[in-house]
Order: sequence, then structure tokens, then C-alpha cells
Amino acid sequence: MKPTQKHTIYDIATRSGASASTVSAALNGTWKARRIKEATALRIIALAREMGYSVNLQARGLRTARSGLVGLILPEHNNRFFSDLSQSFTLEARARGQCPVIIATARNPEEELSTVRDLMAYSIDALFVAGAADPQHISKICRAAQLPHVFIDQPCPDAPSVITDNETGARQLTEAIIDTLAPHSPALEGTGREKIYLLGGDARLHASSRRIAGFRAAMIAHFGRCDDDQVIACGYEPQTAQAEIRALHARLGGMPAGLFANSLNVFEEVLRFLSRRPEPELRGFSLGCFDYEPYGELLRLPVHMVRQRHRELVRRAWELLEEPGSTELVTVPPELCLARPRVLRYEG
Amino acid sequence: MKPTQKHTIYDIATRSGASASTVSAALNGTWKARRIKEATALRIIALAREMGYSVNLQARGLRTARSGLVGLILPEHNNRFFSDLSQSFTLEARARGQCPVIIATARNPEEELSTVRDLMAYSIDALFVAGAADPQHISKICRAAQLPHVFIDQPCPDAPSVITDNETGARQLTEAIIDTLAPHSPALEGTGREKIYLLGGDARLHASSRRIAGFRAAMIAHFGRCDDDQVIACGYEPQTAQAEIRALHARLGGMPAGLFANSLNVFEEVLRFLSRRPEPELRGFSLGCFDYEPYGELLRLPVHMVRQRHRELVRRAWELLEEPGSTELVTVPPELCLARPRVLRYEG
DNA sequence: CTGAAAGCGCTAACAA
DNA sequence: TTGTTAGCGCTTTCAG
Repeated sequence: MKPTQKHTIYDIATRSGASASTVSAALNGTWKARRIKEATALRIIALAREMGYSVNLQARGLRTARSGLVGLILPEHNNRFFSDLSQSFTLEARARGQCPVIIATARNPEEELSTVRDLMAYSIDALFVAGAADPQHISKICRAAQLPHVFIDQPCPDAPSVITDNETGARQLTEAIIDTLAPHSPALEGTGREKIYLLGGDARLHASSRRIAGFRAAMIAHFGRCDDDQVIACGYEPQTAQAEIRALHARLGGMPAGLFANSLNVFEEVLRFLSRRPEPELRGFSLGCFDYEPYGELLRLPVHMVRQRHRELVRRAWELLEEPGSTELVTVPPELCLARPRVLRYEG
Repeated sequence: MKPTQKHTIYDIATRSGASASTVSAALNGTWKARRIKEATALRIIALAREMGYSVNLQARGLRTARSGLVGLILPEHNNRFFSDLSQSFTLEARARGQCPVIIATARNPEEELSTVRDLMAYSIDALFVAGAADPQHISKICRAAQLPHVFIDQPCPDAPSVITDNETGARQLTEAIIDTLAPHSPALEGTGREKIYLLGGDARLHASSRRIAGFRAAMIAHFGRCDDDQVIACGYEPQTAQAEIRALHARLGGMPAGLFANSLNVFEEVLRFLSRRPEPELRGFSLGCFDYEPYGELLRLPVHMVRQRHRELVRRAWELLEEPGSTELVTVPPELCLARPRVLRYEG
């Protein structure tokens, strides 16, 4: 009754009069396959519980070359999209009796790779990588070690990946921004302030490039053109984003007609900037964000958002993993969250 | 050069002409203590790298009865306070060469306990528990297994804990709310709408009870009284919080003078509710939140917040762990983030 | 300065 | 239906 010292299956074997292998089978559920008498198994199980026994998973893992651990690597915890993923990932992992190990690597490719290696040293059973900075390199390492792995959000050509339909999502979001544009003021024509700008993200990354494509497509469909200066893929760093917004505002001599924030990090900086502008400047300003943040719905400034289906992304990722050695790319449509007209609005 | 198959120290031993124990020492850094020739060690290290060798940490862990894993249990990922903790925890763990394992247990005491046991089965080296639902039980289990552990945010009388000075923080926050109260309207006297209400949290939990105490103290200092109905500790469930706000509003026949949201979950629901009220109702409404959320600064409604020093909490927790068997309770003062007067405000 | 050998706790053939 | 045995890959005395 006192689980003070750690017990092993040998203690249980001694106390129960059975052998260690019988105890092992009884305890890990393989006893029916091993044709062990039910009574024996039950007796052992009861005894183990009474003794407060708990398997040593390192020993089991060493023996079986598995560990029960599944890794998830992501850029940061402090981001609603990724914390949603963590949440869903935890659920799915535990539902399968696996232990989730979630590690943030700060969008640093080196940290990312060393984390992959660290996790592999623990013999993790599978690796999920969300928002990878260097998918191909990661995949190469995993393949060399024959570690099942799957990418989420940022895909990899050499490995199973599940991503959001970024292009469609971006197109829809852009259309929503266009639809909310204030009535055209001829005075602004040619100043650049009549345009919509996309801010943030890294054009070299797959997700961003598709979003940019969607943005462009919508622009061209509605205005017949999309200038290069309308896309400002300045990365994810808050400081950089803040500087870019300032620079844009300065260059235009005022607010643009609309803005497409290409990540939550950037969105936050955009809001920070906006909160310091005098209110009249913001009238009719049209804002959208790719990715969803519940607070976005609670601002007095209406904002359209594209919500990635995190639950679905994670589920499909597990499914891909369970298939043999596919290199499939699964695409999940996002959910468009339009700013509803609301009670608290500018003209309120 | 092809790390296709997994290598062991025996492979390296064979290839290098040294013995497995020498290889082991060379590779894990104990070689100088073992008086192994530097040249030998370096040669082995180089060979290992060339072969793409990577230790099997399960084997090491089995042998040493450690694992290099440190656990952090928390209620949810989707909460800025906890994701800040995750971030800080990850940093500290990696700085010490440990691997962070962060698991969310949905404020479910049973899940919490079973997660503790799961983690222990992996021979984690230490356990951090943030926002525990059942600290005493967890601590009992850990002590039985002689697992070093420390509580954050929700303390445990039987184990080292580091918490925020909830009472002071709550008092200051309440004072800030009081300071921003709209000029007193005699018409409301006695309706309950002239009062400030604390919403959310669980009065049975230590953190909440201290916050309630701080709230009460500030109320009494300023108004000479604090009625029981001013404290609505309805838990953390969004739905419940939403229902309580509605009920309060209905009961009072309008908005109260101010609100103290006792957690980010509740805060979010409060905002959701407010966003559906007609603007005039909100004039002069004074809002505060215990815990910090950057979006809180970006709302057009001014909101005071108390920010827990997550970095500090985590650091102190590690320090406590490194002391012998202390039962110390460390208190960290929070940071008060007052709503600044800003450009975008109601009268803007 | 280095090697041999034992064993961490468990599982899985293979015997019985 | 159950026990015996041989490792999984590593660290660590203890001998040399």
C-alpha cells in the first residue's frame, strides 16, 4: 500500500508467485494473446495496483524501440493559431494513448533542427512539424532515421503534409476587404492610399506565397492590377512589422484603404499602430487577418479573419501518418469569419 | 556518412578500435574525469559525428534512472498567461539541457492526476504544475515517488510553490477600476448598478481566494463595504461566465459601474457580451482583468490589467527545485498595466 | 590511460 | 498455460 520505493515486475512476480514474463503480459494487456489464465492476469493486475506499481516506460521503450512519445514542433506558443494546434494535438495524441511533446523553436531553423534531433534521441514514434522554417532539411533527417513525420501548415514536397487552402482563403479574405472598402475618394487617386496592402509573412515560404497569390488574384479580378509595392512580406518579427507599418503610413502620407495582415503577429502590431492614430483617419479603413484570433471579433474596428481548421488539420495529419509512406498533400479549406456589422461601430 | 541505420556505441567502438566504455565516456563528456587521452576522445567524437551517431536517451535513461525530461502541466494552451508560461518554461528547460514536456489537462483533476502518473512513468526528472486543480493530491503522488516538483500560480502547502502576489495585484487592480469609475449618478443608488463586481475564478482555489480578498480590501477601503453579491466566482467555463454576465445585467437592469474579470477566459466572455451592447450603455464603464492579454490594450474600451511575471515565476520555480527539500512559498509581485488614455476613446 | 562485465526494467522468442 | 533466457543501448564500477 506504500508506493514509496519503485517496484518492478520482478517484485510483483515474487509476490504473486508468477514469473516476470507473466506479470509483464498481464500488465501490458498481451495476456489473452499469450493464453494466460484470466484469473492469473486479474490477480496480478490487482496486486500491481495495490502495490502502486507503474511501468518504467524507458525500459519498455528501450526494449520495443518505441516510446509512446509523439513530437510536435511549432514556431511559438504565444499565437492563437499554434496554441489551437497544440490543444488539438494534445487531444488526438492522448486519444491514441500517446504522450504529446510540444516544443516551440522560435522560427529559428537551427533550433528547429536541433530539436528534431533531440526528439529523435528519445525515440519518439512520430513527429509533427507545424510552420516549419526548413521543411526539406527536417524531412531528410527524419527519413534517414525512418521516423514517420508529417508537416502541417508549411508543407514539404518530400513528405506527407496537410495545409490550409491558403490561396482560396487569401482570395476570399481579400474580397471581403475589398467589399468593405470605403466609397472611393477621387482625391486619393494615385497617392497609393486608394490601395490595399498585404503585410507580413515570408514570400519564400509556401504558405505565404500561396496567400500572396490569392491576394493578387483578387486584386487583379477587381482592379485589373496589383502593384508590387502592395505586397510587403516582411516576416513575422513584431518590430519589423511595426516599422513597416510606420514606413507605409509615412510613405503614403496617411492610411491606406485597407490592409491584409498575413499573420497574427503582424495583426497585433497593426492594431497597436492603429490604436495610436486619431480616429478620423480610421474611418472606412478595411482590415483583414489571415488566421483567427477571438479578440479580433471584439474590437470596435471591424476585421475579417480567415480561420484555419486546426482540429481538422491535426486529424488529417494523424491519418496521413497512419497510411503507409505517402507523400500526399492534403488541403483543408479554411473558414472565413466576416466582420459582422455590430452595435459598437464607428457611426454607433 | 549515411546515418541510415541507427548506430550504437558498439559500432563506434568497433570502428574506432576503442571499447564501448571509452566511447561512452568520450561521447557523454565524462572522458576527462575518466582520464582518457584527449586525442582518443577527439577521434571518437569526430567519428561519431561522421557516422551521424545519436545517443539513445531511453537507454541512457534506463541506466541512469533519469531522462532529461521535465514536465509542465497546465490547464490549457489557449490562454495567454499559460502560453507565456510555456514559452518561458521552454527557454529555461533548454538552457539547462532538459527537454520540456508541456501537457494541458483542461482543468480536469482526474486528467491532471493521470497525466502526472504518465509523466512519472517516463522517469521525468522534475515536474512543474501550473494552475493545479488538486495540488495536494499531486504533491502526495510526487512525494511518494520522490519526484522533485514545484507549483506555479496555484500553490500547495506541502511543496515548494511560486505564485504571484494575488492579493496585492487584485487590490491595485480594483483601485484602478475605482479610479476610472464614471462620476456618481445618484439615480443609480441602491440599484446595484453603482457597484463593481468580480467575475470568475474558483473561490476554493488559493489564487482566486487571495484575489477576492484583495478586491474586498479595496472595496472596503474606498466604500466602507463590500457586499457578498459583488463576488461572482463562477469558475472558468466560458459558457458559465457568459450566462453570469447576462444574469447580472438582467438583475441590475443595466450595466454595473465596473467589472473585475478574474481570468482571461472570463475577460473574453465579458468582451463578447459588451460587444453586443449599445454603445451608450458602456459610457464610463470601468473594466479590469487579472492576467494580461496584449489585445486588451488594443480595444477601444480602456481596460486595466494585472500582468503576472511569467518569466520570473518560472525562474524562481527552477531555483526552488534546485534547493534541497524546501516547502517554501515564493511570492512574485505582478505588474499593473493601467489603461492609458488613448486616442481612440469613446469621446474621441 | 583503457577494457571487461554487470545490470537498469522490460518484452518476446522459445521451451516446457 | 507458464517460465527461462536473451537482449534493447547505455553507464559505471572494478581491474588492469
